[in-house]
Amino acid sequence: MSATIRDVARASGVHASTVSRAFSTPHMVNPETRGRVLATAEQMGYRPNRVARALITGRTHNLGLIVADIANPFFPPLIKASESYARQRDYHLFIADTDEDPVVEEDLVQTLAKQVDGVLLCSPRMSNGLIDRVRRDVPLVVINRVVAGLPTVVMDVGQGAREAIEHLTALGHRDIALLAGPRGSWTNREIRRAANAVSRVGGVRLTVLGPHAPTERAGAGAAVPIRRLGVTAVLAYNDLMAIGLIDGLFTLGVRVPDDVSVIGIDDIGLSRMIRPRLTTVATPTAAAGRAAIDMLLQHGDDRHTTAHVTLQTTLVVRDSTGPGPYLAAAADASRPLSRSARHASFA
Amino acid sequence: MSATIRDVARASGVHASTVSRAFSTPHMVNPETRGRVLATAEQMGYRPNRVARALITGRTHNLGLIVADIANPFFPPLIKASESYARQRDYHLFIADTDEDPVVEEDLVQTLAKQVDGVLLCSPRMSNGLIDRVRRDVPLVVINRVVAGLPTVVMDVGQGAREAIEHLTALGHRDIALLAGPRGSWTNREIRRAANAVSRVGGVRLTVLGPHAPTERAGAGAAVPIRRLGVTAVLAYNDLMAIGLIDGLFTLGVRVPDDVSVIGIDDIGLSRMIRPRLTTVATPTAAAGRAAIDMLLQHGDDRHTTAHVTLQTTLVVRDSTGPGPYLAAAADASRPLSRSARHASFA
DNA sequence: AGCCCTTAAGCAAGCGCTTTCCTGGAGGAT
DNA sequence: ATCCTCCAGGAAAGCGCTTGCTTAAGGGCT
Repeated sequence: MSATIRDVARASGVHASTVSRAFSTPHMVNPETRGRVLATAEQMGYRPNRVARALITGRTHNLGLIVADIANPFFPPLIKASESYARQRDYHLFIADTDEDPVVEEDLVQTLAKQVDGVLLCSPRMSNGLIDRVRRDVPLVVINRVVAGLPTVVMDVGQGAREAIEHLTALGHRDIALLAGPRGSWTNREIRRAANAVSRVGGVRLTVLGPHAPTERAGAGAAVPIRRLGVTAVLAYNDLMAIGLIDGLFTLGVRVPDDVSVIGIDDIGLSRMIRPRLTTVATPTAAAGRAAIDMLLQHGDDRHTTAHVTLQTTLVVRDSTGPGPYLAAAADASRPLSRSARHASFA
Repeated sequence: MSATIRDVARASGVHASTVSRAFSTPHMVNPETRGRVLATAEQMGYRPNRVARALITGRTHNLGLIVADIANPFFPPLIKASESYARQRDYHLFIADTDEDPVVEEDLVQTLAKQVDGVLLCSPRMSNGLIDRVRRDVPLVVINRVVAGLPTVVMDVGQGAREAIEHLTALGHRDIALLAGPRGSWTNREIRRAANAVSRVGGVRLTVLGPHAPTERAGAGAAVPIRRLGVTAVLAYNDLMAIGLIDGLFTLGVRVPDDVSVIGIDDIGLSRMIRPRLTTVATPTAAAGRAAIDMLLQHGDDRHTTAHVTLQTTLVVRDSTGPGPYLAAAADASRPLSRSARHASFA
């Protein structure tokens, strides 16, 4: 098997504890000795065993990242950013997928608890009560949901939804549908609340459809109800649903943005690639992952700091939104000409 | 802190070793005693510490999964399937992203080595020599590349490429371009070899363009050369490039499949969602992940079994391929009518 | 010269668990 | 009754490392 600290100690004529210190507290060992130890270690291919180290220090230098669905395109950028950021700090990342199941979620936290220094919980579906129980076993940071007494990082989708509705009204839309996401999603509540508020102010009639699974299929399935509603614009819970909806509408002969405008949320990579390119609210998922890791690493075991980070979102206007029936009434409608020009290229 | 095996022992009036056996070798302890121990353990919220267990047994019940780029849509389904499959077997998964950097790759394997029971290497960019060195530190399974003396699981993209070209010739295409992927990719070589072979037989003039980065942008950038070449069909290294190419062609006023047919490889989720829906070679990534985990778990430390698994690929015909100029000459062209009907819906 | 302080390194305990070895006692065979 | 066997469970070592305590050696000071 591979070399242990004792092998290195023997080979370099010192005690094991000196080898240990040469690695973990270098200033406590004479530079000359340290050089010798490190050299023989290097030459023997010795690397400290992180498992043994974890057992005695209680710090594993591992983190857990629990998401609802790895294959949902919303998550990979977050995972990627978190992993790379963690690794820069000499932490490794466990990844786990709950398939939206709160039971799996809890069990995962429990079994991971002792082998990580903290867990990032993304859009958890657990009840607050459960979260309160598992947080005793391991430091937690929650992404995409606000949980009292727990450090959280959220993206201001409320702001994004507001901007989206305002963009729509500026284009002259007055009948708008909100394609709601899954029940129990914090994000969903935020979007709904914000959209409602801004609609009331702007004289918009907002119809909420849902709840729906956050999938392309659910979006496509909503095409018929949307057409029946007769709205001229739709804000979807996420890009996947928006894309599904556009596709469903296309099948029904309803054209986007000519007949109906559609806005998504998240700005997944896909949204730039489809035609029409999707107007959407960009959420800074990579930054969220990094922020969460920072919080985990800073506060560590301290179970009582409850920092809250809110990240800004931005509306990205592309080609899935266009002028609505009340455009004349709206003085500040943005770029109606370039928009219709672009859309002409579809004919 | 949380309960240890000794706490449970004390509380249930037995020795620590009995508690240990109650969990890890239940048949060695009297059913009655075991029941009592398990009950108090449950009630104290005790869970065996996997780190401590790993230290003494040498098995961590963790696996590593190293991929080139988590955000590349090819990988998430593989990651998801691997994770869920591993977890069913009581294994946790470390995930890591190399950003296509072989140096990162090696370091990752080394630092992970002692805290996992094996590593899945996806499309590694390391040299064979390096792989041979790191395999001494930890059991390895390679996905998407054949490495002598190492267990591997690959997908038969050669077969897929062959079918793709045959599909194209059946549709009456004789001038075809191959949009090559990155240099050093095993998959790329396989595709190229197969496409060349079948072209020679079928009387097709095949032009290879590349190498390219496996990205949408690279695909879009190839639109101009493709048009200049005057080919009527293109096989791309992967779906991302195919989608980029379609987009680039669209911008140039070249229509798919009317003017040029395009086939991708991988069948990422995206390919079903774009218009035209992409004809592509589906690669069974989820199955590949599961197969790799099986191999890792079966062979374990055994450094000398070198099973090779080859998974079948299948051509999925959608809407990005259509009849070519020599269609009349091809007796067996598939579904030319339904195809043109479908494509009519784009007008 | 004697003292104290600092620095460097050795010693040994122990993190939470598994596992080998050993002991005690129950049961069966002779 | 004696011996052997078998089973359940205790005792203790130890996985590879860190760390508090201790010792030894050197150096500066009075």
